Formats: sequence, C-alpha cells, structure tokens
Amino acid sequence: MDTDRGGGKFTGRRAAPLHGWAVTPREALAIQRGLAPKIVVAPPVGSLRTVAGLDVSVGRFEKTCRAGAVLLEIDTLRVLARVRVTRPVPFPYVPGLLSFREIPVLLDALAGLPSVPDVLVVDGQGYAHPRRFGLACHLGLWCGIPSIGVAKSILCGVHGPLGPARGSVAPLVHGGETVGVALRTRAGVKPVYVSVGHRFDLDSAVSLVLRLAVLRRGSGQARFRLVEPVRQAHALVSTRGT
DNA sequence: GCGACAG
DNA sequence: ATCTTGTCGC
Repeated sequence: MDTDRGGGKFTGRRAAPLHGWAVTPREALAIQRGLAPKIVVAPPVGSLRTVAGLDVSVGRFEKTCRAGAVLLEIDTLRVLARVRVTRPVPFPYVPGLLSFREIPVLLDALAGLPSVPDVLVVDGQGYAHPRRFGLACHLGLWCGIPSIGVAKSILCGVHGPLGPARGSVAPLVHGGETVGVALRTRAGVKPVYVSVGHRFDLDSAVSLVLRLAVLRRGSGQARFRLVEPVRQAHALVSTRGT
C-alpha cells in the first residue's frame, strides 16, 4: 500500500505522511515498532544508475547541523550533484533513534538534488538495529527509494572473525537472526557493517558496497575503507562556512 | 541490576 | 559526532 514516493518528493507529497517528526523518544520508539513490518527485503527492482550518499554533522556546542547529499553515477563514481543544508538539530542523539535526528534534515538535502537517486546509501545501520528499523530503513521507507546502510561500527549484533582480504565477510547476528554483514572493503583494515534498508537484499547490498568502495588504479586494492558516496557526503558536511 | 550503545 | 599534531607506512 505504500504508494512509493513515500513521504512525497522526499518530504511531503503523500496524502497522509507516515508520521510527524516532532516526537518524544518514547513516541519515536512506538513509530519504529509500527513501521518496521513495512520494510521490504528483496532484490532492488530495475537498473541502478545513480546513488546518493548522505551524511550529517553536528558542531560540538552548536545548535545547528549540516546535512549533505551527493549524487553519483554508479558505473563511473563521478559526482553529478552536491547539496548541503544547515538546519536546527531536531532531536537528541539517542542510540537506536538516530533516524529522528538525521532524517528531517537529510530530506531537505535530498530535495535539492536534480533527480531522484536509484538508491540511497547512509552512514549508519539499516536492518541491523534492535527493532530492525535503523536509519537506512526509515529513510528508504519514507522516500519510497531502495536504500542500504553502511556503518563504521556496530549498534547491535556480533560476528565471527573474517578473512584479511578485501571482500571477506562474516554474518552479523542479533537475536538469532542475521541482520547484516561485516564486510572487509580494504585489505587489512577494520570492516564496515552493511545492512539492508528498504527494497534491497543483503547480497545485493554487499556487491553494491564493493562496487562503491573505490579501487586503486592497478592492483585490485581498495583506496579507502568507506564507500565513495558516503565519503563525498562526509567531506561536504565536515567543512564549515558556505 | 549492569553494561552496551549507529552518529 | 566532536576535541586535535605529528607520525609511521605504502
């Protein structure tokens, strides 16, 4: 029943928004429980040509935050557009409720892109969440766009050791369920944690992440641990000024 | 009750 | 997330 297009042109075109954003932590928890069943875990439909990397940064004592959305062509990893917005911080940081802090401002950045991305990549968890509704799930569902989460550390779950080579994986398990994977994007360095957001399956997410982790010219070694869209978004919001 | 805890 | 310089290594 989700008409797709979720919250609208990213924010409000839907006749009835899924929910408001001015909520208390308690209400946020209830919203997550109610929306988690709506997440679709399946291979992405159609071809994936463009990807948007998203990130948010908040100053130590500032009351505002910056959100960035960078659109790239998946094949070439060339940047097609960059959008950065500054907004009041809408919600405190509470482990497990990150989406209520970042999505309101990310939506404004996404709305500034010249076209709708085929897939969204966020800096954080998706399904690998206590209630299976991390930032990537929430954003993907709201926008009606396929999404995945690529986190730098674990929120919940455990995993066994993984090989030292790029591409090595180990399932991330929580509550007896595989909620994501620890993936080595670069030989010898700490893995990233990949999980499904919305309208994506774990295998497709892993292969996409490997495609987005820039390789060094020549040998098939990775240049960076993090995927390019998220690196670009991070660079965009981590500098201050105009 | 205690410790953990995306960004 | 943010506070922060130099330094070791490919």
